[in-house]
Amino acid sequence: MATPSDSPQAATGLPEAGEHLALALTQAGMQRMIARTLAAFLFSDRESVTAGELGRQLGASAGSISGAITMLRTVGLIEQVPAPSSRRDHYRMRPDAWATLMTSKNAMIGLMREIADAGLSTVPSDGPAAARLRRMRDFYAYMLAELPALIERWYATQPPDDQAQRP
Amino acid sequence: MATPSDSPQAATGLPEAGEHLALALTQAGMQRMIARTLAAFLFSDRESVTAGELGRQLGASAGSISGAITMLRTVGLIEQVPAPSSRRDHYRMRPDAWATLMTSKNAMIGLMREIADAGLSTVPSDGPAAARLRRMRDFYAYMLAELPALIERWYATQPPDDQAQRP
DNA sequence: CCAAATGTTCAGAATTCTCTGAAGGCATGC
DNA sequence: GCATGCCTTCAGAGAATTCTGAACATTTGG
Repeated sequence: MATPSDSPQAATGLPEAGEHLALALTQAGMQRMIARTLAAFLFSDRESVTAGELGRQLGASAGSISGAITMLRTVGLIEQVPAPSSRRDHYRMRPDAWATLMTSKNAMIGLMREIADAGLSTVPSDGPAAARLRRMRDFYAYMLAELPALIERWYATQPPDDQAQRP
Repeated sequence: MATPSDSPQAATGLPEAGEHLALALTQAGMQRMIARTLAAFLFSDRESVTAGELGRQLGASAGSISGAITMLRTVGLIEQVPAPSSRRDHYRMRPDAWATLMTSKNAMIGLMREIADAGLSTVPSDGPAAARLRRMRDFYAYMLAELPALIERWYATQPPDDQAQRP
């Protein structure tokens, strides 16, 4: 591992763990710059950051940052925070960002169950395809029922104070 | 919805639900042809299929199919089934493919927890970044502990007979 | 009311990834 | 022992996506 600088947070980029995170999220299907932007939010030493700061830190154009912020806001991973004394818009990671990310996979699970159901009505009900589709449907139905409850239990273990709001 | 053919399984492709599934998996980060191949396995009316059949059905080159089969086998979604009377290799979806797919997300969860831990040792432990990282670490630690148990409970509800083997 | 700075949009360039097609390896059957 | 057929590998073409840079809209402070 060649580390060009001893500083954990190099001036022109993300800390190493941040790049790792971005890489992992990218391989999971997230766009590269969006993943890096999210990592920048996570590792920032401030409560909130501006688009300009992000662009400078990540070495990306204003356009990229704008698109990334729009996307992250749409899926509920970051939020705008009031900043009366500044002209620029300030954003921060939502405290429940990771739970939100997990919940979004829940939509995928529902879709899988629907696809299995749809497929079942198009194949002979006593063939091998039907058997596979029933197994698939049952599994995702189970997950669809259990996962939200699991996340709910997580919320229950968290202190319900200040900034822990649910989507 | 324009359905070019009444037949649920057009001669030159996947049933509609199959293409939906492939699209969903693709948007979730899976390669296009791998997703289509998996869908072909799911919707096949046979117990097992060969690479040649898949290539003909999907209109893809032998090279693509070979790569897709290698990948799907590596991650444990399909398996080779003995076919003594045939020269070609026969494959089928593993019965626990969907649970395996979910479990693979478990590895991702473990990685996220590790990244949070690694990040924690590089930021001031009383700053905002540390607070965010601790929250992230705790969430993924929770998920890492609970998700395998959830899937285990799924296996327990399944009839343990014939072809239900765990990875 | 004007001016300056910030955020947004969009067309185009460049990178990246995916698929194909042909050549090579390997096992099987004659 | 040889020939046949299937699967695999790999370089290159093609396509899709992503990032940039400049022009535009918007908002705030003087």
